[in-house]
Amino acid sequence: MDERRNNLLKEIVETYIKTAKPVGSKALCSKFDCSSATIRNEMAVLEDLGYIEKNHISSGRVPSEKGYRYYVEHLMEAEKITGSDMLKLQQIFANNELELSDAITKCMEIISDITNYTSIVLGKSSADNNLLQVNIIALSDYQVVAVVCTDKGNVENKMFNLPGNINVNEVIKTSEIINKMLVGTPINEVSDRLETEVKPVIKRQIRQYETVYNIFYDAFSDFVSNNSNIHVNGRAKIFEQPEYNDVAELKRLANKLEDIDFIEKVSQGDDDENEIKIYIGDESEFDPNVTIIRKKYHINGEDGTIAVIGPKRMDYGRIVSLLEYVDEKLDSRKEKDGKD
Amino acid sequence: MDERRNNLLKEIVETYIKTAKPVGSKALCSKFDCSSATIRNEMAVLEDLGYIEKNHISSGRVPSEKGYRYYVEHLMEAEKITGSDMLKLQQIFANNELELSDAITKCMEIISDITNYTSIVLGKSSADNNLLQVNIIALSDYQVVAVVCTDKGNVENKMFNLPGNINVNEVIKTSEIINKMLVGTPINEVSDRLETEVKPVIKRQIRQYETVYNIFYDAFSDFVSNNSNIHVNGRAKIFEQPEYNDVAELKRLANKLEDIDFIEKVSQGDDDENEIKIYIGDESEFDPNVTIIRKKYHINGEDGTIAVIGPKRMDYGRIVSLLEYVDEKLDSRKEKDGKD
DNA sequence: TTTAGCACTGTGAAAGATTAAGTGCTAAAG
DNA sequence: CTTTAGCACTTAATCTTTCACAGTGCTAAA
Repeated sequence: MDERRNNLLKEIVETYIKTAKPVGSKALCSKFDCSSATIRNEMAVLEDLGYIEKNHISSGRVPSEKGYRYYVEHLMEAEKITGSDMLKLQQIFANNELELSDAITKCMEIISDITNYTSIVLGKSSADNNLLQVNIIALSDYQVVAVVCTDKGNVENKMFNLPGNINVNEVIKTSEIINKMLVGTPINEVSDRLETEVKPVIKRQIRQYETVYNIFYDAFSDFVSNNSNIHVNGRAKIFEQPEYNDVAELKRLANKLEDIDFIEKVSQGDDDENEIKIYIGDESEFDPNVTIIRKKYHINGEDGTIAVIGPKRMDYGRIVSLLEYVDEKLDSRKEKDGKD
Repeated sequence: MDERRNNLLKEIVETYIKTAKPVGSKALCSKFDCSSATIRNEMAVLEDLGYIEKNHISSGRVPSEKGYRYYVEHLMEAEKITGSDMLKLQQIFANNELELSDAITKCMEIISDITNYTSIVLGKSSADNNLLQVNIIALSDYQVVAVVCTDKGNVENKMFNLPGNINVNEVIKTSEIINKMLVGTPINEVSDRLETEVKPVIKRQIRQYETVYNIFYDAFSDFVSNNSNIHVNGRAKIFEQPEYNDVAELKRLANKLEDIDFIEKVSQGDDDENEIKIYIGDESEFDPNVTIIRKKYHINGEDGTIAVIGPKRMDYGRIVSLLEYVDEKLDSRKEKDGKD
């Protein structure tokens, strides 16, 4: 791969990203100051190497997945984020009262809006949330709400109907015991310690201890399983991309973007915390016809992922720089708030 | 409209609902024991009356909106809910531990699943929620969580960063004052009373009362605005309906179903509490190409709406009977739980 | 190594041909 | 007065053909 060949591939990928139409040799000769025949010769080589493909024998060239991969790893230049894009994102971070996790959500909404791709935010209160306290609020003699709060400020609540033989006071007493024994415990270890340490204690003090125990057990496991929030923005936005221009593909994609399993799969994984990862079509198991660009984040007791779903012909440079920008802003806010 | 004409219209509507293809005269003569010419004569009358339409001069007939309206009001027979449909819904209500609002959500998921229409649940803690208590949980010297709870068990929480000149204890003290003064106040009146009654009191007792006041004001207005949950099921399901079989219409509909304003508009309105309402195409301002069937519900401090969005060629009888069934089950559970 | 020239190919749009489904109308029959 | 058979007519849909276009690969000369 000499320099001209690299430039040619770069030009082909970027032209295709812009136009969504196969790139012919004629269109490129002005840029390379040579005849279309020369371009054709080089294109034939790039095709042999597997970087570009033809739809049919006499069509222009389209980047292959391998071509996109080579592009994002060797050819893509860090695209300067445009002024108007930056302005929109800045406005969000300018509002200091906005919680960071809400700021992220808003950012991804905007990114979906300005790019016509679908975006995802998945946040999960992370393992370094510790139990701060559990409160029991009695609504009546037979109904209580358990409110679980962690030291990072994550709160969940669950309502319970008490069976006739359980007294509200016994539930409250149990909550006090739990508060004394388990404060500071990492939230995902609470269930275990509840079983091994708290249960024996309340067995001695509470009459119907099994039933009461179950209430708290449910409340805590609910906390662990519920305390993730997922936002998908612009599911319909991506349909504006010209590749999804037939009914069958549109329906297929619509179904996929509705499928919570797919969305969760997309937004989970053990990517490096500091790296933006790119998954192009069949390279990953997500979907053959889309590219997914994602980045992990970690703020104030919340682990999360932000991701953008678009066509393989995605504007890689733009998305990467947008995600980087959001990430930077996030870091600077974290420092400013002096947390984390 | 003599009996035969009614039957003919009924047959046309139901055939079209089943097949999604314009109904011709030949297909109907066996059912009416006469020749196709006779049917054609009758059809011409129905067309003059505006109940059916032709796509073009020599096509079969399709019900008009007026025709559907006449059908649902005069011709539709209460369709018996089928055994397997009933079974699926029964399983949900069989689980007594499931909260009623979760049961509704699950039901509408199933209805979307079995019918291939889109379904909506919108729940809102209603005006008859009264303030039970507001708790302040201190995470640190400069961070607190305000937890607002109503007598119906609805809980919301909001985190605040305290400015340097505010002491946590002042916030807690204020919460105690609020609890003393405002317990039992309808939740949507709390903001007003906070302003007129509580503010003067804390003015005398709290140094930076303006800032502290704002925290609670924000928490309560957040409660009122946030405490609604909306679930849209099977946005992509409806695309399986044959009428949405071209790219432009598919995109249009996908955008609409993503649009939160549309969804909220669909699930709000002053329908009679006890009636199932049907909005057919252009009759309403929702969308010219869909029918919306909806029903209000009211359980345990939560007002809500369940709705189904489908093509105008919707299986009216089936949806109505499904919604009626859910409503019945709901009522019987309410009685059993002895609430509301 | 580059380029001009040329034969060749698949696509897509336009134009016709054909078929199928269904209508309205007329005139006769019940 | 209602029903029906018969027939001419209409339209959509499908298929085929044609044609221009954009682009390719290859050859031979520069």
